[in-house]
Amino acid sequence: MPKAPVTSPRLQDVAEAAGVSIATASRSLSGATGVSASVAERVRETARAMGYVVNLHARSLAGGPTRSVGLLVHEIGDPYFSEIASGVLGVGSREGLTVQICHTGRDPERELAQIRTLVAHRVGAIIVAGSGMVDAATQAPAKAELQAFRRSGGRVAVIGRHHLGVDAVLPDNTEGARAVAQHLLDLGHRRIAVAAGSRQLTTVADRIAGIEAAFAAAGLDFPGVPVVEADFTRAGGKVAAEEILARHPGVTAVLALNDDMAIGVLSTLRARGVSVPAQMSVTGFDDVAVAGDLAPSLTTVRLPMAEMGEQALLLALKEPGTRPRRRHVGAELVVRDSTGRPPS
Amino acid sequence: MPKAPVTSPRLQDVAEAAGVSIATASRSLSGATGVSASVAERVRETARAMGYVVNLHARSLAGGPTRSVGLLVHEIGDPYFSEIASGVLGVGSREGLTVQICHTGRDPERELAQIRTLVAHRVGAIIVAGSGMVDAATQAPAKAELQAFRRSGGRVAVIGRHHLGVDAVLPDNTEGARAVAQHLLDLGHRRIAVAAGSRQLTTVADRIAGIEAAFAAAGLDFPGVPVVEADFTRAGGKVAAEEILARHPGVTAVLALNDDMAIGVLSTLRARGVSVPAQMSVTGFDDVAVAGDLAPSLTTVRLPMAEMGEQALLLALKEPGTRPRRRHVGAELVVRDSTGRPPS
DNA sequence: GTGAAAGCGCTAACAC
DNA sequence: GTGTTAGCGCTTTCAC
Repeated sequence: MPKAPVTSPRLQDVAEAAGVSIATASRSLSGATGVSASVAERVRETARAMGYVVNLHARSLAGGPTRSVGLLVHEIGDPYFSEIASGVLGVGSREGLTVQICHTGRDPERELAQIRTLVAHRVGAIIVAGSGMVDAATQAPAKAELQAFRRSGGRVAVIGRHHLGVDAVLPDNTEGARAVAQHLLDLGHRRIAVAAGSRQLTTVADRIAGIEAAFAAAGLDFPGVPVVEADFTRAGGKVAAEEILARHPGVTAVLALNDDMAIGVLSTLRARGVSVPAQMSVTGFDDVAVAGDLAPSLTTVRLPMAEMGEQALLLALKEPGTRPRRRHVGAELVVRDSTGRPPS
Repeated sequence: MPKAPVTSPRLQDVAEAAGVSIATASRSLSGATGVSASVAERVRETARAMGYVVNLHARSLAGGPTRSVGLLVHEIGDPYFSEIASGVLGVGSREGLTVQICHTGRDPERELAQIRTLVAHRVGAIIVAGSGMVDAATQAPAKAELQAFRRSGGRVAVIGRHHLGVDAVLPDNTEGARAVAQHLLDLGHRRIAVAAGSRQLTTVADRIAGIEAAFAAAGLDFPGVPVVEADFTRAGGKVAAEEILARHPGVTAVLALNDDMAIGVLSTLRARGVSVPAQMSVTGFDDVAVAGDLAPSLTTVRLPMAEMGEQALLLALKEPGTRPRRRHVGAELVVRDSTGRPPS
């Protein structure tokens, strides 16, 4: 049997089968007015029977609305981002939008390339979920690209502090870090070390600023506090913990700047036989889903990641305002079992 | 959502600016042969200077290659799926493909709707990462839709056992479950309970089959083993643990059918003051990233999720064969601290 | 209420 | 090696 060239039915096929013009078919299927109810229903029924599915490329080219958005994350395997993505996908699903997710791997060049790809896809909106950089120059090309995108009608929203000049969802990193640092100080800790990601990340910089504020409020000196920089990941947490143990033996509490690092810290401490919180207190940041299920369960700062994702998409979907909008979301201290009084 | 961009430069604008025809411009930009190097370079430079970005909708409509794939997951916030997604995005990024991720929420209707959306987007391939259903009828509409998609040139690959008749990446759930069950039996456990997700999921059914095999090999009776069904999530694990504690007091080991449930089980046991593994052993399945960082660290079965995602996309990208291909991936027992001998 | 026709931006024959 | 042109499938005026 000769293989007939099989292609999916087009709008014109549906129109012919239903005995109407292609224009009427289009109106019927998109729910536009100006078609009699009976004709519209007949067309829809025909389309269903033929297994017709609109070609979104054609629709978009012809000037129809764009039904897709792009989401930039550093790494989707990281729970922080997968929870944000979950929020974005949830709203997207409700709104009938598909979400294209891209990895940037915290690499500005990769980020730029991914933005270009999303622009090429003519997505309606781009959401940048990864942290911004302290040095505005690093992301300058990305900024230029995003601004061109906005000029041509695209929407942009970011999560976290960026120099991008666009709508933003801003978690209160400084206040959260201040609260968790104060919690440790209140418990009596004075020899605290910080396990940090790159200070180039605004997230890291803001959290460190919060810790400084807590020290200042307590009338304590911050400059002496060791801040160990490593990858902002579990592996980085392990590295940082090793270094803290080796080079700062008097430390009684490790303040990790995200949960992933805290998990790495806990892992290293367990391996080294340091009991938490009896000998060492540990705190995280973000409150990823497993934080409460670790043992000891992790004292951390809760950020509503899924909600942040939702808010970012909602912000991007709104009519653009004249000035960038900001949605602040709270950071709440969650005290669990990984913190206690310092050993006496 | 905004209408299609109004002001971005088109290929024709670039062509005019570079003083060539639109065809030459197209060839230059897509790296095709048949253009002199000097002209091609001039065109590319002009395009760059103008901030030209190809419109993929137009390219795709005109018959160009499709540069996007769809990925269906139950829930991206679930580490099992986010690790698979990470693998898919990694390959996608290497191949210059964008990945559209959709939530199905384990709901067949939602899954069907998402497949239709992906088809409408004319993605080049669809990857189904969620577990299949034991009852083939449940996914019959999805199957029909996917087959129509394939008939019109689309590629499809699934992860896990489905009745979809397409290329598949198959983790060895049965062998993995057999191994972990045997591990518990070897330790001397005889009163074992299973914390399972819905038996409608092939993943669950296959894992239970593996447990049965281990019991049979040991000459033990399986039918008496309590199999508690609950959501295939952390919350479901908590529910299952409560029920096991209340209704099967003699149990010395809980075999959870995924890590998420195992984490819930551990959490409930901790809350109830049952020490693990002294009083109760617990096992999981999947080996999500945190499994080794829990306390006690979780004995589980490792599935290479990221690799499964990579394989699935690679499979989908290949020229379609005449018959469905299968890539088997191993499941490896990982013994950690959550299992031990039963209390004597 | 319905249809005819002009594009949307691009690729790929097919000329030259 | 370069240009001309015919669509790809759809939405949307503009007639009727």
